[in-house]
Amino acid sequence: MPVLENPSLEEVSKAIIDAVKKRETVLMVARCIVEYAGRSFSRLGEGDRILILKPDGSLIIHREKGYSPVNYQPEGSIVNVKVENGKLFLRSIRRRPEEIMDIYMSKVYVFFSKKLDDRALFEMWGNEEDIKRAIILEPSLLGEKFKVVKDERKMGNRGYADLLLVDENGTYVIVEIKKGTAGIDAVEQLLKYVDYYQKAIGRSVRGMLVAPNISKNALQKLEASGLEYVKIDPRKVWTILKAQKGILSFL
Amino acid sequence: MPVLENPSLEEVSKAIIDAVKKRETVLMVARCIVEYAGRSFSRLGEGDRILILKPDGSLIIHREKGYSPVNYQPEGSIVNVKVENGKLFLRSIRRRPEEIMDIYMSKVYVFFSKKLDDRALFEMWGNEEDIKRAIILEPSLLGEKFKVVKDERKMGNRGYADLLLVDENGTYVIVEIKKGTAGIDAVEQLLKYVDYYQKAIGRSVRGMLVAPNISKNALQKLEASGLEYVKIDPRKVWTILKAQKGILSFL
DNA sequence: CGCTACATGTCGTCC
DNA sequence: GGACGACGTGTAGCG
Repeated sequence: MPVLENPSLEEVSKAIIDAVKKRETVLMVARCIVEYAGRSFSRLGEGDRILILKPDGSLIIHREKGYSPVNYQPEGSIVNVKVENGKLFLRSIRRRPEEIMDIYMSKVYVFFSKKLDDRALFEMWGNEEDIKRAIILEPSLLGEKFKVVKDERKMGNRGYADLLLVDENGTYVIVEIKKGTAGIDAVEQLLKYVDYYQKAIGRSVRGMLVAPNISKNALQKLEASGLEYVKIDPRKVWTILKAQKGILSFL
Repeated sequence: MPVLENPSLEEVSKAIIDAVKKRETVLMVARCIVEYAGRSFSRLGEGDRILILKPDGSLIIHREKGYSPVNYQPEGSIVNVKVENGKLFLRSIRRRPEEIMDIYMSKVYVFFSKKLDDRALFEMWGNEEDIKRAIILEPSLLGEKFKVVKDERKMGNRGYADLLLVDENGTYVIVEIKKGTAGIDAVEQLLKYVDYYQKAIGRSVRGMLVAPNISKNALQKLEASGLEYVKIDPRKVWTILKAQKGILSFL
């Protein structure tokens, strides 16, 4: 677990090669220039940044502002380093799509590398899938007596509908679920599935958009298209899931 | 520019508060547990991670794998720290949407903070906007003698078409540009604009999807909808822009 | 602030 | 590997 303060570029070069070999994660604060060429092209002038190089090849460069990195390469990229013309030159190459990122470091303030011991579980709840599970457990959430026909019904080559139900009259109901505010794209998606399925089975089908909110334009287009909107309360969803599985008990 | 190795949690607590005050960027490697509640909920068990806290409030936590952070808060979030029950407790709160992230650190391996001196320009080329600019400069890229009528034509409340052209017969052509492979959603987007504009002006309108590639299903739907696909070579685009502005000269 | 569309989107997942 | 849709998407731009 070496920490190098104001190391020489040669030292850093060796340390990076060593860390990659040992599958350690590398952390640096350095003054650098960054160029990227691939799906787009970018150039970042000289300045101080944070660099993270992970054992899986991910390379992430952060400036002092904002959530997103200014430049990056994803998992699977291959890194090379050398000292050249008085600078530490780092190149990361990604295949498919072919993309190259070059970093020219003139000064490294801090270098740190360590094998991160992290075998913990990451769990996440509250996604679209969870809403669907709650509806399957308790279809009355949607305000009628529905029966669940199918989970993830394939719509030809048009993707998958989230849920397929039957109402009390035996009419099929295609359900599209959104976990956040449903926009116009959600309405278009549902409409696409409804159109497909009506043609496929040769009968009229209901289309239902389920979301905690819907945008004004989306609601207008939805109603104009003869589709339905059902507002869902996320809290009811979590309540149902909690009761069912004991999950979320920590909340 | 203090580097703290294996500091006490009290030390780190003070150092973070100090760094926030001085608008420095904080970098840490720590053993921690992370919990998040907001649009979703997550829990990450104990393990070693990298933490970045920026002066704008961004907070980013990385594990040893992958491009994307396991947990984060964006710009504008407010951070608080204290030592409690033998752990360094850090809470970051975001307003609108209200989201909370809690970090419980049991061990800090390294702490580093610094005011990053970074006033450099970040330039990027090759986005959709650039393709549009090339077409405006040289409409023959699309294979016919078009005239550009309007850049970013508003389609009622249905968003904006990328370009509006007229062909040699005086027929309007709505152009949708994609920088990557055009999928079925791009076709739907174009179709929406064409439908709207035909109704708006009461005349038949051409719809043209411009992209370096198109998916099979998208092409099928596009042809079935009477729209057109024009394959564009990104290199020709960059050539036109380079000749025009001297931009990209570094490539 | 609401709404829309872009992004080197990334990521999972199905085919 | 291609296609499609979700994402705590983030982010810019316009009304």
